[in-house]
Amino acid sequence: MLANMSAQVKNDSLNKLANQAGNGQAMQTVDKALGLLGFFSEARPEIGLSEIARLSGFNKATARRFLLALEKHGFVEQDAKTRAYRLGPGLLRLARVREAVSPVQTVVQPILEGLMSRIGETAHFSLYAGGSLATIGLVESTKSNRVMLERGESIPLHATASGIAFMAFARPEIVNRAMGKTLTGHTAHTTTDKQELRKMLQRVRMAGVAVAKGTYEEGVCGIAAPVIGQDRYARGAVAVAAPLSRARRNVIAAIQPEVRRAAADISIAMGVDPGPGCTGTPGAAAA
Amino acid sequence: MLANMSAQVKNDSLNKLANQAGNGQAMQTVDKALGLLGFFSEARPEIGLSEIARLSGFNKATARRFLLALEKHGFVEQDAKTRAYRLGPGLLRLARVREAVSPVQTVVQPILEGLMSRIGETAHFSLYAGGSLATIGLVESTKSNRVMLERGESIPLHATASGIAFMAFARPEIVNRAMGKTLTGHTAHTTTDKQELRKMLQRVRMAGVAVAKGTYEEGVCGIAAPVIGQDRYARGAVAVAAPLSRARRNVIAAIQPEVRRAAADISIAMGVDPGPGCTGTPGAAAA
DNA sequence: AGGGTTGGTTCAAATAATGAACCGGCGATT
DNA sequence: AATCGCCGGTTCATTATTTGAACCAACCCT
Repeated sequence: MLANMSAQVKNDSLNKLANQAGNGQAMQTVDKALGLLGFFSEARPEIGLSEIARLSGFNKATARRFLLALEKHGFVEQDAKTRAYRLGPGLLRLARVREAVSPVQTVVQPILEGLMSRIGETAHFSLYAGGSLATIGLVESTKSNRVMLERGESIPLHATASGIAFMAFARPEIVNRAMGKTLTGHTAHTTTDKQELRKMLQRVRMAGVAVAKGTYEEGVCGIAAPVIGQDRYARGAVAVAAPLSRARRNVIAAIQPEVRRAAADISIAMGVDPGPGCTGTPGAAAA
Repeated sequence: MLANMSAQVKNDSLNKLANQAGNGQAMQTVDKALGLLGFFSEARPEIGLSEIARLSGFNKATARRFLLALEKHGFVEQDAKTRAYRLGPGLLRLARVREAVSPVQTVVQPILEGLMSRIGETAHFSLYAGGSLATIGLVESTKSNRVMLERGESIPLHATASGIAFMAFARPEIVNRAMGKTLTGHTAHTTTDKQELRKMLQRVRMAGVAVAKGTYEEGVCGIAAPVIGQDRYARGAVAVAAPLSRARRNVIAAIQPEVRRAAADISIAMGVDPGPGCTGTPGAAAA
């Protein structure tokens, strides 16, 4: 059923993408194989063959062939006992090379720690990669009632403060791509209407910060600012997540400049010339 | 006939790069695409389209399609100005997930630091992934004359102390796969004869440590011990690299137990039940 | 035993990847 | 300034590749 659906949609959606956005026609087999990696998360670190076939909608045989190819390069490894698959050590090497070239993690962590210590709430940083935001850095609040997040989780663009802040300053193609799929509602407060979302992005573009109350998880308030790259488009976002119970108007107002400051610091640390527009200033990169 | 010929030639050029001729049957397209990632290193962090096509032996068009697929998932990204490709931020997320599940890096670094401080020479840790050892952790000596290594580099199995120590305790398939290709000589001291290499592995299996003098780089002495996984087979290796000028017999003798100790500590930290054989004890996992 | 899993394999049928030739643009050499 | 060479990127007919239903063997739980 689900498999049939996705099979049906496959060709159509690919053709659409080719015409619609700049990133079209691109090696479907590889695409599918890499897609499997997205199913691994902190919450689901090991996946059996049948389960990954179910999740992805591929045939068991196909899924296994993908996993074999991934395993060959150390992207996944198979537990010798349980025969389940998990992410492999090859990723560590590649991530190290990437870090050696553009050290993000090492630079981001202290900034997040400063941010967290000043406002006392959980802070995190995410980079855009592969269609969604990936949490790269995370510092949890020390308060007993705090917002917990999963490390390395990928978060939807339209349902979080980070996502909104990012999209407001992202390349138009990226926004269009995100708008292409239907917006899933995670809570009653999630914005699922595209018109409304566009308006919201416009407002965030003016303000330079995004505030989202319970749009992803009930009772959580997110306050986020975009991190800008050399091309003046967003690369990711810094966000603070606080329990709604503590998120009074004046608290939110006090947090906003701190988040923007941290985002600007990260932008600069990532090698962007500090200048007009790189601090999430109103009007920057307005399409 | 003619068709057969061209098919032959094609397979050859493919084997040259992505494929390692070991276990053949596994989604060639994905294999080739992932092979491209191996060309990125600290020394060559950015690669243009034509260059990567040349390096890999693929057609420009094909190489570009691979890169597009990789980019879609954040494994590479393209510089907006130079149009060159580099490793992408998606790797950071996956590496984080992997780290969250089995925290290697965070656990390894302090052990390496302890090792380095006790013996005063550069220490590093590598994991087996995708056909070779990938350097995951590295602590450089503070001495002025020290051995420098590249972070995230992948090192050949047969030409380094780490590789020898690893192979001596690795799964037989892995060793056979490594023995499948011809052993390239890096210096005059590299062991390129397979018979001799097998004997060397046998000796290392007895000793629990491998010592290699100038087999990879002239004037460098490596002393390495294997890190063992749950299945009692090697996962990687810990090594110390010292200038040959300082590597007198008694120094090497003094370093060996330290390296074995560090390797055992890492094995345990990675979740292996401490018990007979997990410390690189003579005879462990002897195939 | 039986029913429902699991991981893994096979072969005809369907689909996808491939690469030579081509384009416009940039920078150095003439 | 004209030319050459190389760059990144694109196209289309040719070709090899992937795909999945059916099929095992083994394990677990009634």
